[in-house]
Amino acid sequence: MQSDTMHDEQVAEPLTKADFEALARFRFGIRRYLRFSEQAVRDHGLTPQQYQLMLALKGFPGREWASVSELADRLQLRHHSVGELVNRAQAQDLVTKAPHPTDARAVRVEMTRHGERALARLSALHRDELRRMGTALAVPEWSDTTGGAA
Amino acid sequence: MQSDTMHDEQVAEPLTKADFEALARFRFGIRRYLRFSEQAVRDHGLTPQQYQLMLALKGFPGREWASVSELADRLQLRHHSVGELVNRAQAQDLVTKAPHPTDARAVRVEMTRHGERALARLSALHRDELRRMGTALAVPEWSDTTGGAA
DNA sequence: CGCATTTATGTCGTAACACGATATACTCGA
DNA sequence: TCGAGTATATCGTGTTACGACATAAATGCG
Repeated sequence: MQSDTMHDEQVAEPLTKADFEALARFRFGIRRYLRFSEQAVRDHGLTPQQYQLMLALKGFPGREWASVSELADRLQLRHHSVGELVNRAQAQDLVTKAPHPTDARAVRVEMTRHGERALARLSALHRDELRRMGTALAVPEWSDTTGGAA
Repeated sequence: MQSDTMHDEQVAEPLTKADFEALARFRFGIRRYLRFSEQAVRDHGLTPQQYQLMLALKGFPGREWASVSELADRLQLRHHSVGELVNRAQAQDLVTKAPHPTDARAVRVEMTRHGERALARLSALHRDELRRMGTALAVPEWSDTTGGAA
């Protein structure tokens, strides 16, 4: 165990009970949102990962397609994990692979009509849920130095 | 009753490109936060689930312990999944099981000293990261809410 | 231009983990 | 006391993200 005071890891002031509760509440909010998402998505015959994949495509800044590497960044996964995910999604006719416009090594992942429709429906549900959850998902407000509104 | 007047998939207004991007950005934020969490937690020899478990204990409203069922709610998992999680955490001396004060069927899950220390360190890191990420984790603001449209 | 280096993706085996189905212990009310 | 409901435990299974490794194309530099 090399974790006591070896590297200069100064733990800031200890958290108060309220801090822990705020942290836990936030995590709880995330879990509930992801739980809702999983439920909704599975009711439509998809996996959560497939929804996230398609959302990353449709929500990609500026375009509506992406390469595997770009997706790996947006989804915070390893490249080959995304590759496998794309393959599974392709097997369900949600996405397709096309040649990349400028780079023959890369792949242009895009949605199918079927994927588009599923994503549109699911995204609307997610937006509604987000509205519904409102502050339950809000990032905790710590006593701030810059005049925290609290 | 459901808000849909039709049983059909009468989703609200279709999402705009900006809506999809907002949704994707939010999900991206969550993924990055969870990624950070996983990294930090594993650097300390724990699994993400173990951190979440302990945070749920320390952050439980009013108390600092909980039963398996209560944890299942906070963690959004099945009861027996939490049971297994608790066992694994117990094997690493992070939590212990004590008799429940009022119900002999239930278990009082609480943290060990070791667990407390690990949680304190990790929670401070998480609070810092949350501050750092700031608006990257903010819930999307939809322009048209409660407008009576739809 | 040819070769080394870097980047993009694919293949394979593995481990973690949440789950359903099932089993057991306990509580509570009539 | 009994039966219905609740709390937790056990076991086997399926999904999935991963590391290690392999291939292909772009890039840079002499």
